Amino acid sequence: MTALELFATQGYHAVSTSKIAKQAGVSEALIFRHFENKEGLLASIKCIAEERMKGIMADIVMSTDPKEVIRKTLQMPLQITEKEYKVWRLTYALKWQTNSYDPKKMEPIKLVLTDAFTKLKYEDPAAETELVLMFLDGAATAILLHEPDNKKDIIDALLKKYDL
Amino acid sequence: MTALELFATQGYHAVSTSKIAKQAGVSEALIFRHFENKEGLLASIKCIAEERMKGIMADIVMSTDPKEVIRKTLQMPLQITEKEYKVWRLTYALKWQTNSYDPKKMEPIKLVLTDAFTKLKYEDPAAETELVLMFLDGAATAILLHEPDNKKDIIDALLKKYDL
Amino acid sequence: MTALELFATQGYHAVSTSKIAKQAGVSEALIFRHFENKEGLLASIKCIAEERMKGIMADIVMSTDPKEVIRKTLQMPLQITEKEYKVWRLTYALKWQTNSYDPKKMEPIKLVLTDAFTKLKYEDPAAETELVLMFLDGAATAILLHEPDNKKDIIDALLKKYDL
Amino acid sequence: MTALELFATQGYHAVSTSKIAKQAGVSEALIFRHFENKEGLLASIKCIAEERMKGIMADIVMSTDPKEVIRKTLQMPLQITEKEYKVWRLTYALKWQTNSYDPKKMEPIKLVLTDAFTKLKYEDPAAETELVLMFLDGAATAILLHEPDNKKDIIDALLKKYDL
DNA sequence: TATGAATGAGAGTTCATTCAT
DNA sequence: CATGAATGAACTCTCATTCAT
Repeated sequence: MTALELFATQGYHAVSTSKIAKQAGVSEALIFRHFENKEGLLASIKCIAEERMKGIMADIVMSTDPKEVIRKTLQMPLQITEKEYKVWRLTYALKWQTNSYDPKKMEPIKLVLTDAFTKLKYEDPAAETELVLMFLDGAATAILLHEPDNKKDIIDALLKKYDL
Repeated sequence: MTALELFATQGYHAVSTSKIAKQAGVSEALIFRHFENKEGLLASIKCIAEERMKGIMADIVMSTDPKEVIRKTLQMPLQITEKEYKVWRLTYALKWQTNSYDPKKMEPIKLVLTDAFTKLKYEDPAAETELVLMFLDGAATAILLHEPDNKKDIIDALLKKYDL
Repeated sequence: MTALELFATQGYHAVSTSKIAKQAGVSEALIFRHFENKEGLLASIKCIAEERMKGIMADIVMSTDPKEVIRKTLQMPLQITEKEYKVWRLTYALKWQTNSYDPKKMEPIKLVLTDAFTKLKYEDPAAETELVLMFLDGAATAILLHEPDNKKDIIDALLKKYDL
Repeated sequence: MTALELFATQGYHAVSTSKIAKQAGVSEALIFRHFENKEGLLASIKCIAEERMKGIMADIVMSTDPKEVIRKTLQMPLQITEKEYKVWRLTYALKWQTNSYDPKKMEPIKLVLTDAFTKLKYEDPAAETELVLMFLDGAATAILLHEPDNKKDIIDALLKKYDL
């Protein structure tokens, strides 16, 4: 959907329904027929984003080898392909507006990461998990905001820190 | 300023000048007398935020001991006191709106960090710098968005990773 | 259009879009949907006025007999019927505002008048043309501004001066 | 006064008090101290214009020779010097706005002109007077709006028509 | 006397939303 | 099912005016 792109790059409140309609080549009325509200449209987009998120997280949670769990987690930012770029950008941008941030969504990964660090006998698994999650956020931010050309090198440097 | 708080928590486009005026207890016209534009108001707020940032960064850049440089950098997020919370939150939130993100602002820290890692004979100082900066972003995000109670523990865990 | 009347009698800047909307019995928003701008509304009205003017001028320009050209020109002010009063008033009023006066519009009449006076062997056809045009302006002003009851007598007195 | 110039060229409603103050190099408040109102300022300017008008008209009304009366009247537009240009432009422009047109002001000239034409045994002195007045308006309009370079020639052509 | 700071009312314009077709 | 026409409410911004100093 075109709305995703516009919301992602300009922000929910900065994009009017008429802009969306014009860019999508449909009538403004159609948007309201489909989504009831401008908020409804956003909700529908959020849904898509969450679905993608769940898919990626499932793959991590299902892993049995602790090292693989950590590696897969740290490599998450590399999965932001051109195609999915906008979904992610929106997801991250929205965290700072409409204070619609829900920390519960990361809970499964937190659990499985702490478990992994415990198995690997890290001194403070909880702190270590927090650390990884923070890095994840930072890496995603970097990639979404200034798209560096050496993503892979940086992630690799980190993987080395965890003997992966 | 009241506008700072509102822009920081709700976003530039979501906050109307009349809301700001009402909350600040002044007339809407006064805002335009002082700042010309809504954009002017934002610019003026950005200015304040930048000034504060420069102050913090100066302390790091002036340090001579490489280890101190790294330590001070990693401890930056802990400096987000209640008082400065809003400035930080705005700075971070704005990165995602009005695509007014200027990566040049971090350049001085980047330079001094790479220098530090080079002096400490790290294998890939550039990547290591990127890593620290990403973590910084992640930590700041975590603190600003979900204010964890174990900030200090997490940072300490990281400091240990750099033998600090 | 209601706007024409208001602009004509009070002036472009003195009439607010809300006044126009109220008087026309439509929502203010509709005006902006139709004309983009307040200026757009004015432009659109100007267009109508110009079209009507062209019609009147065409009749003069098409005449072949030099005497008829002059007579028809001098009689133009008598054509300001109740119906067309507003268009004329706007046209004249606008000349003094928004300095949007374009002298090129009278060029065709100027040409055809000078030609007529040349054919009739007047000493200084150019000056004579200017004279007629000036009188035209004066007559129109008089009629539009203080609607005298003896329009016809005055014009007739003038026609006599040109042996018509 | 600066206000005169601005009102004359842009129109009363198009010029804000702040513009006037800025251009005049004084505070906006001073204008209201001196003139009470924006309308008061306009009234005060109108006063000046009327005074000038009276001066010129007095010269005509005082003339005893009928031919001189007519000649002086027709030559009025030539008296619009650069210095007085703005006063006149405003006077004429205002006729079309704020419908503040007062036909009584021309009454003295009308009287004296009709008298002159009667003395000169014109067939319809009233119509002839009206004619001269209309031409006057037209000539003034031409001079004020598109400042032609052959003003004098045109007036001279007209004077010839009245054997002057 | 002159000004800077302040403002309520209103200007032009955009927005999300509705509804008849 | 899709749209064009319509609108009330809200938004950014300007205006004429006041008042303490």
